[in-house]
Order: sequence, then C-alpha cells, then structure tokens
Amino acid sequence: MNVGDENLLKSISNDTLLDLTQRYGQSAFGFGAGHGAGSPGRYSLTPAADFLSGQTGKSNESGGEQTSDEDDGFDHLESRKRSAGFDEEKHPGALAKKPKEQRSLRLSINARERRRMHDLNDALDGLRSVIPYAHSPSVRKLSKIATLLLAKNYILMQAQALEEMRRLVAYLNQGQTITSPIPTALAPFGQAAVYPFSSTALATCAEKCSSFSGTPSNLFKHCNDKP
DNA sequence: TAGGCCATCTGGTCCT
DNA sequence: AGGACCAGATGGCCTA
Repeated sequence: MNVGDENLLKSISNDTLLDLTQRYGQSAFGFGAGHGAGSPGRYSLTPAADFLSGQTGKSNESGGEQTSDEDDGFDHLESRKRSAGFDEEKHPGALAKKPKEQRSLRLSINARERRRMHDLNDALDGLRSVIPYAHSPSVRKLSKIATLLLAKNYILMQAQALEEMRRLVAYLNQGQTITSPIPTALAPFGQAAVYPFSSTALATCAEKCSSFSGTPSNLFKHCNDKP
C-alpha cells in the first residue's frame, strides 16, 4: 500500500473502521506485514471455487457460462457437494428421494442460485478493487462485511473531501475566510497540507495555486486565466 | 478448540 | 410458470 492509501485509510476514523481494524488487524488494511509469507489470501480460492476453476479454468465465473448442473456430470455434482460440505445423509429426503423431474428442477435452481452468488461476489471484488486497502497476494482479502463497511466510509469521506474542495475553491475565488473546521476526512493530511497558507495572508491566487500544484484536478485552472 | 468467514443447498416468497 | 431474491442450515477451512 502506498502512503496515500495509508493516509486515506487512517482518515477513516470512526467506530466502523476501528471495529474493522480490531477484527482484522492493521495487516488487513496493509499497514502491517500481513499474515506472513506462508499465508496468502485465504479466501482467494475456496474448495468449491477450486472445483469450479477446474471446470472452467476460472475461479469465479459468472453470467452466461455453463455452470448449471444439468450440464454437469453426476460425479461432478457429487464432488461439488462434498467440497461444499453438503451431506445428503444430513438432508434426508433431499434430492435422492425426489422424482427425477423434481430433482432436475432442484438442480437447475441450485445452479441459478450459485450463479447469482458468484455475480454478487464478482461485484464485491469490483468494490474491493476501488476502495483503498492493500491489494496484495500476501494480504488477506477483505471480508464481505468489511468491504461494505469500508466502502461506505470511503464514500462518506470522499463526499466530505469534495465539499471541502468546493469551499476552498470558493475561498480562492472570493477571498473569503474559511471559518469551518477542517473535515475529519482531511485531518490526516494536516491543516498545513490543506491550507498551506494563512487564511489572513495576502497571497496571490497564483501563489495559492502553486501551493496546490499536486492537485490532480482542474479546480485551480482558473488561476491561470486572465480576469 | 472456538470463532469467523465462506460456499452451497434448500424452501419460501415476491415479481414479471 | 419461471426467475430473482432471501434467510436458515450445514459443514469446510483458517486463525488465534
């Protein structure tokens, strides 16, 4: 994880992140050394996914590909049940005792449900890929609940940062004094980093803008425009 | 060994 | 009727 990501995560200072940190440790967010070299992402391939990957060549296929059990051999179904922990002895009267038609229907429904859950997991993977945490094989993947909670906080933080940037632009344009406190979302960057000049200083717009030379947006483009 | 997380199966409910 | 969605149950894997 780069320093920027670390700062972003550190900025999510609320109960949720605290809870996540406590539950997963800093290594889950890339602050630490992970779970050791011998323990790469534990959820990257479940037994069931292993089986499916053997079937399709991908660990988490979804949408459109053939995964329905009507197309699987019976041995494959049994293997998948075993790998998923399914034990028909503990589900008396389940598939085995049902008529062939009902069994076929049940298998179809199961396959659909499996695809649906795979799609859901794909979406969660997509979410993980855009929120700031360590994307490394040596770091455990965020759990589902952690992903959702972190994403929620990340969105809230981004909204706060955007609002602060708007206020800053208004300040630069009108020379107004910013009286509102620095949002906690930006706190880790430090007040000096956000406002690298005194609010009472008579810095020119260009000087102010030069202080934000690293800003990756066009927010300060106006400074180069002639009045 | 307990607890957390997960995938899967299953039956029910709702929607088109 | 068929599909989507949901929640409960179950058991495997992993870590502390």
